[in-house]
Amino acid sequence: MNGYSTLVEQTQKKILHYISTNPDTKHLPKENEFAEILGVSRGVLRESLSQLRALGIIETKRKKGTVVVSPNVFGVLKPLMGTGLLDKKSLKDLYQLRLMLEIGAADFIFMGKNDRFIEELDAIVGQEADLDQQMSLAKDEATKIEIAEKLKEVDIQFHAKLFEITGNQDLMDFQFIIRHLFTLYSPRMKKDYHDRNIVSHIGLFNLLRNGTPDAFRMAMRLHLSTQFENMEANIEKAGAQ
Amino acid sequence: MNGYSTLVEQTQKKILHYISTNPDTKHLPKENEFAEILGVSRGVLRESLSQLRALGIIETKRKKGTVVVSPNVFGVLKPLMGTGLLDKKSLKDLYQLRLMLEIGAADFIFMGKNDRFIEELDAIVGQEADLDQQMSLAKDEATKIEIAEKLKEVDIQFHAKLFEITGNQDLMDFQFIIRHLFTLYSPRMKKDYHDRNIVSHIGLFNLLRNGTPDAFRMAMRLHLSTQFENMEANIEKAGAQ
DNA sequence: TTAAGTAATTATGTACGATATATTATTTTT
DNA sequence: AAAAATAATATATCGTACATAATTACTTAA
Repeated sequence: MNGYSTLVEQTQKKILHYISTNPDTKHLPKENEFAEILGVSRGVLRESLSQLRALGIIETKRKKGTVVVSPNVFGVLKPLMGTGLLDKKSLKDLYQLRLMLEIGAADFIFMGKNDRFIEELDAIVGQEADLDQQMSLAKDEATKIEIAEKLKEVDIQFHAKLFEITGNQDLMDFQFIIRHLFTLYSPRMKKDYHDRNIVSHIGLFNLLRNGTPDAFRMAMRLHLSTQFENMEANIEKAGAQ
Repeated sequence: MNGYSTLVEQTQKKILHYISTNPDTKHLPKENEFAEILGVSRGVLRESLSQLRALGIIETKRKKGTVVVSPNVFGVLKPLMGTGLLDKKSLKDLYQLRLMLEIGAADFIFMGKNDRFIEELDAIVGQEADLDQQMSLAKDEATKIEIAEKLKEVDIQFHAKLFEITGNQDLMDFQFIIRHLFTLYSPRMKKDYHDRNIVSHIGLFNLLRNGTPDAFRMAMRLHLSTQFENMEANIEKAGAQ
């Protein structure tokens, strides 16, 4: 049993080691030099760099290889979007992850909230109220569907804003990706859309303004209850799309 | 202006497309053929494959390129462990993510719980009780530290088991990775270790057996309260290690 | 005939060299 | 001095050749 891993993998580790032992240097050596330094061919080096690039650890332009310190954790999912490669189990896991984060984020939403965010949320909630009213006045089915679409969009905005308030980049990335994987946030195109949720966005909003993290967390759990119940169905739908 | 992505990226997409349009075939064509099919050189193809390999989407052995359907979302973090590449912000985000998941997982822990898991948790909690007793009897500082180490290990086991109960693979992967990034779970090596947590593991365990998800979630939040408070300090520590 | 051992085949792994292209630096032209 | 043309440089891409390990085919011995 020889060297366990392939040369490319070894080289990848060497590169990471090189980076961590040269914390001051932003730019890696040029490929030819670097290949010689590491004692591998340029092809192998390029494959290694390619992997690190795929992981978002480095970025390389035509004239320099830059070291990016903050790779985004959920970058893996990006290339997978729309390929249908994720099986039912993976989709389910991701869907669950979203629900967990949505509920678990409560404390951090409170930590990050400020007047600006409150205003922005207020605007979103207001927009939703307007749409609700329009919906109640809508006559034909076509406009109802149209408004329902907008409502769905506003719904997404609301939850995205909450994640934004936490200031957690990973969380925002995840939300962005997951939004594309699932049509996200259960369909409300039915007429009884307005009483689907036990707790409304307005309720959440008011709790965020005047309530406690605990109360907010509990309310969020109730708000999402339909999505807990319809989890299987929603995943089925995502797989089909 | 063409499709301003590099050939490797384009090829990567082509490969993904190839996979998703040939859902039956497990194996990709051999490199030479595949390169010709996609109209690129073998080098470019290999770089593309290399990236997909890094993302955990495919695995290739000496004689065949296998398509792996379930890449693990948190695979990105694995190569980063121990390189010190993650900056403060990233570490903080990850740490927060863990706390969110720990709290948000409550419902799914209840969904997944069964007699076997309860037994296993019981064993862990029992082990902890033993160690607690040993600790109270310990005379010299050395053995105290030794026991504290074991207690920390048991603590990790307890929370890992909870994640395991959910059956969510991503969650387990995340827990595994994060454990290495942070020494995880605040230091208990002080004498007052036993009253650090407002809610003990035994309390959580009993709630899991006889309580409700809501109660459990709330208890978990309290259990983790010290880690919410010491977040900054813990991150500092992880960055240093 | 079966089992063990060996050779041939095959696909990936690795290396080197050459050309293309885009970016930066330099020089030339007005 | 500003704009345009040109040279230099580093990455991007390609092609070929060889090495290595795994599979298969084949041979040989009991």
